[in-house]
Amino acid sequence: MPTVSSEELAAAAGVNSAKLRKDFSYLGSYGTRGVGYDVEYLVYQISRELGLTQDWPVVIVGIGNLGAALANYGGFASRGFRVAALIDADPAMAGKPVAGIPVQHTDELERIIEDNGVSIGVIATPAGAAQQVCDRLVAAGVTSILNFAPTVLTVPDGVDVRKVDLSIELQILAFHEQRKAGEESAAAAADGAAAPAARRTPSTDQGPDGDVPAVMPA
Amino acid sequence: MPTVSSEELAAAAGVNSAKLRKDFSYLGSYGTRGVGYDVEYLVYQISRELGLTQDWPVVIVGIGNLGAALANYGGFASRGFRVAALIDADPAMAGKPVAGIPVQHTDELERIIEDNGVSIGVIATPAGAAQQVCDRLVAAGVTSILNFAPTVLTVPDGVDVRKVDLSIELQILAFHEQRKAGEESAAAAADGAAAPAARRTPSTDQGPDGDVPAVMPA
DNA sequence: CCATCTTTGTGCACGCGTTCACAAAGACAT
DNA sequence: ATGTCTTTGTGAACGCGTGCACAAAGATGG
Repeated sequence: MPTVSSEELAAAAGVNSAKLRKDFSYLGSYGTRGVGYDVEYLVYQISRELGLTQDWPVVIVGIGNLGAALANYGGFASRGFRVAALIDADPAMAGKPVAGIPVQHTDELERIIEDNGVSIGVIATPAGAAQQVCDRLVAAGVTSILNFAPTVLTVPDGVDVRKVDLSIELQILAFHEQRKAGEESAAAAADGAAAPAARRTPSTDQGPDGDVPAVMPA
Repeated sequence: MPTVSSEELAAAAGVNSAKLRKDFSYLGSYGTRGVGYDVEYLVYQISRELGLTQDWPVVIVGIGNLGAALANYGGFASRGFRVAALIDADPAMAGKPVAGIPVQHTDELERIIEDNGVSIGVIATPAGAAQQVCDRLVAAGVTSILNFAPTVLTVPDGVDVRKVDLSIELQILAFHEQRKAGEESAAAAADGAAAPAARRTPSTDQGPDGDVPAVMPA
């Protein structure tokens, strides 16, 4: 039986082994003392807890460049997501296949959601159309929305919205870049008010976390 | 002189006013007691600290659907980013304009980076090409990389990499969705090992934060 | 010029998450 | 069966960030 110890996993993930064990204990995942965790069982447990074992039908609304990119994105299928439909407001797009799936017109939105039992919607429309699309999705029964449009959506209670701003990550890179090149010259460029303020040492991982200011303008 | 108090800003942003004041104090931003913060000066200070006042030339490598979507993304310009060049390995793409910018061939990569003083690169290639592109970018002088390809990149010290996985946000939504519909049935579906574990109350904001498990498989 | 009022800047305490450290548990060898 | 060795699971301590509360500062009015 292939196993892994918390120590090995922690080293691979770059985290503390005690924390990893404590996290696993919350999931009720039982390891075997003196041996470690059964890999297969562990993968199954985590997959189930994260919802990877379920089949999540999603609809993508707005099949522009971004919508098409999302439809073609390979990572979805392996994460338990199934693109149930592509929807666009442009009648000229209707019937045209993107990533092997025919685009359907916005008029079909409510029917598609109901027929497929879709509870997750992805909005990749221009900003102007986003709220309207959002309202229709919610009215049709969608309770989770991933929003790529540069607008803050208003939704009733019980509906989850996550906004993805493609420029935020870039901005974080620029922020660090600025610190790399010319800590002192940048500070001296303005009036003498700038207090450099000690920062945490930058982490070496590639995740969407790390030291970012908590407050920034929308 | 238009001003805002920390209390007003905190209410608008949904954060604690004391924390906001403390954050501002790290930036050396001086408010006026009894009055508040000078809006214009504050905006300038934060913009400068975040690097928004600088002009950041970026190159986008891999002009597929995603690359094109990024090139068309309006949010970049307003955040201080300028798309200096679009680069693709396909010779058929060369010269074809995307978002008003002609696509250039990969052969030109080093020259473009040097000529424009580019320090930030965006990789939107297929996974297979990502590391190779990354190496060339780094060798040419790029020190910050935004990676949309589903690969973990290896870079020398001093180079920042941020990986964007478009399916992660979707996965987080699915995770919450799973909790919404059938806390008990999902737990009972598997063997009796599952310990539900109390969660924090879900936050109502739309940011890329909130309660997510710290450890998940790549 | 003094009193009052508003709002900042910050010391301090609380709470939470992370880490340490160890006892309990099980495997494995003898 | 007994002892040893490895690794888990977790109680306890540490550290850090957040929020409270207040003194200092400056504006404003009399």
